[in-house]
Parts: sequence; C-alpha cells; structure tokens
Amino acid sequence: MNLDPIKHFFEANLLNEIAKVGTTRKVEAGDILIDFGEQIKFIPLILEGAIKVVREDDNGDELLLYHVDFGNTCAMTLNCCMESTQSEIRAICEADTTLIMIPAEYMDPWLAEYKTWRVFIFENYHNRMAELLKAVDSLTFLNLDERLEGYLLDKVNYLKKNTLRITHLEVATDLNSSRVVISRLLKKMERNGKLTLGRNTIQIHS
Amino acid sequence: MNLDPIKHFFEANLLNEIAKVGTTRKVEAGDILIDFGEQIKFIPLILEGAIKVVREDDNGDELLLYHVDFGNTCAMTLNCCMESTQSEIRAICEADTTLIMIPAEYMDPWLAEYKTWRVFIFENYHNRMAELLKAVDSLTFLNLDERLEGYLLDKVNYLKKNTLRITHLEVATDLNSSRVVISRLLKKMERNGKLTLGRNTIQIHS
DNA sequence: GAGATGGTGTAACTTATGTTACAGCTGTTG
DNA sequence: CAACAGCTGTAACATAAGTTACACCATCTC
Repeated sequence: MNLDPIKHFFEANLLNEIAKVGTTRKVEAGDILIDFGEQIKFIPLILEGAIKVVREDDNGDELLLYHVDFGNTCAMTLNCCMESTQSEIRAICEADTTLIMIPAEYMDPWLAEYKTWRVFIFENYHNRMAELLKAVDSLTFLNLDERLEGYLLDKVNYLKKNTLRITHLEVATDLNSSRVVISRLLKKMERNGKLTLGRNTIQIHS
Repeated sequence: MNLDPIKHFFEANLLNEIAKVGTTRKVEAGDILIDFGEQIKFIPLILEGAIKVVREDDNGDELLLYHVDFGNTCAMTLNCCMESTQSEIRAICEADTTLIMIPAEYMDPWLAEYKTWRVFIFENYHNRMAELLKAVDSLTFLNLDERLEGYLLDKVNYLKKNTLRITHLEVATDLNSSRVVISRLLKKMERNGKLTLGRNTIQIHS
C-alpha cells in the first residue's frame, strides 16, 4: 500500500496502523461506491480521483450535493461509522479513483489516541458542512443560470479539464432541472461567449 | 450550576469538569446568541429553550436553516471551536433559553479523554448534518406551500404550542419568500381548514 | 442503406412564485 | 381624537422555470 500521498496528514504511528488495517481499492468512473440505505463498514479515504455525492427523493429526482477529492473522506459516511446508521446519500465515482478503506471500528479508538486523526476527522466534517451550506445557499439565493455556471466551473476545477464530456441531460439531472431548460440556458451562455457547445461536450472558456 | 437535565449524557468525571469550567448563561427570546463572522470561544450547550439558526446572503436575504433545542449544541459552532474559524451563521433565541457555556479549549482534550464526549459531539454533528440535508431536500424537492406547512408543524413541535405568535412577514423571512406570497398560501390553508389566522397569530389545527 | 437510439435546438404554452399597488384594520403615541 | 406605523387581504401583472411537442443530427446496428 502506498501511503505517500497522505504521509504528511498523519503522525507516524497512525500511518503504521493505517497500513496494517487498511486495504487499497480501485474504482472506475461511473461506479457507485455507496448507495442509499447501505450500511457502511469502511471509512473511504481518497488517494486519487474524484467522487460526487448525490441526494435523491422518493420520486427518483436527484440533486448533486458536492464533490469529494484527494485527501478527503465523506463525512456523511463518518456518521454512519460512529452510529451504525444507514447511508443517506449515493456516492458515484467521476474519474477512476483509488481509495484506502479503513474498517469502521477504528474510528472511535483512533479519536482517543491520535491528535492528527481528530484533526483529520473534524476538518472533514467542517468541509462537508461547508459544502452543504454552499448547496443550501445556491438553492436559496441563486437563479438556475447562476447555479449552472457554478456547477460547470466546479467541474472544470476538480476534473482539471476545460472541455467536459457530458450531456445536457446529465447536467439537468445533477441540478434537478429539465433537459430543455438546461439546453436553453447553455445556448444563452454560448451566445454570450462563455462556452462552446458540441455533441456530448461543453468547452468552458476560462 | 444545575446539570441535572444533562446528567445522563456524560460520565461522572466529565460532569465534574463541566461544572468546574462551564458557566450558566440565560438569554431572552429575540436575542442574538451568535452572529455572522464572530469568533466563537465557547461551546453552547442548551439546557432549556430553543434557538433558530439562520443563513444570510450578501443582499441581506435570510433563510432559516434549523432549530437547536434541549441537550444539543450547534455543530456549526463546533467547527469554529476546533479550527478557530468564524461563524457562518446567526443563532437567534426563539424562547427564553438557558445555556452552559464551555470554553472552546476543552473541546479537543475531552475528545481524547471521554468517550461520552465523543458520542455527544458526533451525535450533534450527525443531527446538524441531517438538518442541513433536510433543508436541502425541501428547497430542492418541495413547493413553497409544502415548505410552509413543514415550517409551521416544526414550530408547533418545538415550541409545544398550537397557536403561534408570528406575523406573515416573519414567516416569509424565514422561508426567504415574500409577505404577499405567504399571506396567499396561508389564506388557502385556512380555507382548507388546516389553520385559523388572526392578527399576529396562526393557530394550527392538529 | 434503413432503421433505431440518443443528443440537441427551438417554439408555444403552463405554472409557481415574485412584485407592485392599494385598501382596510388594529393598536399606539402624541 | 388625529396621526401614524405595522399587519393582513387581494388584484393585476411580471418572470423564471418546467412541460410538451417536434425537427434535425450523429452514431450504431442489422
């Protein structure tokens, strides 16, 4: 197991423990890492790649909540580890992703023992909370065109590509809107010179 | 200091510590407990009363995020204690409230030392996260009339009164809507027999 | 190459929500 | 009591977003 990417996150003893009890897992783009109602037995720590976290209602309507990338874990997951409750979210890989899976039972004892673990866990909670708050903010205070723009810029950022391989329908699903509306807004943005549309691609002008 | 209400939450040693370093504080309905940008130096633990947590954007538009009541603390606050960041929210008392204020510097050492403290903190994170998720859900998947109904039922629940003393404007502010729209929807609900309207009061038929 | 499938563009219409304007009412203050 | 401020009701209109319908492509499969 290669812990180099995260070796400055944790104290030496903790790194040894992680190496001992953790397992590496590779997941491909498009795979579902965690689904609604699942019992979570491992804390997933992302070494490489990107994951999106999605919420769904009873009618099957979706909304993208936020992304998790390198060095982070999913705080929604952490709750489940401490309290053995079920997942409220779905986590989908957006790129090929490498994870370290740490069995949930180490969560609590490590909190008692390792300061760096406490910092890691709380930073993650904080980040996730901030993301959720950002989601609430944009749902409340922004119009759909502004949300769309934010969504595209976010994607450019964490996929590190200006040209996104995505359909209008996928965008609409992530924003819980409809394809026609998204096409309309994208066209307007294209006319304003903000991006170039192609079949299955959106190229953002940055 | 009277710790009776929370004595079954924590182990005996921890209760002693709380008694030693905590201070009791009483706050009146309407008072602002925490405001945007404030540095938080105390963990507030609610013994009695109720607090609402509100988000605001640059234009001064508001949105109620959730309520905190007995035995809980504000997890948004917890982040700030661990990381010394500033408050992202405003906390307003909705009823006369009694709190225990615990200096922030005990947050971390108690995590290492007391299992019941860890459980308490993580349960709070979990609850706050669940509330935020509920907020996202209703913003995304519900119409304003459904959000309004949920809002009123919530209020009945945690204020433990069927007759709410509140104006349409206040409701509109909490839901980030406008007074006219709220009056319209409330009138419709009254016609449907769900409630009775009066000046400054809304009586919910449960 | 015919047909099927899925992605995009666009027009016409519906609906939820927001806005503006104003009237009437209640309680307060001078 | 007169004047005023704040709360509620309602009408008329504006706008953002969702819906339906259809045409046109590109790609793939038979």
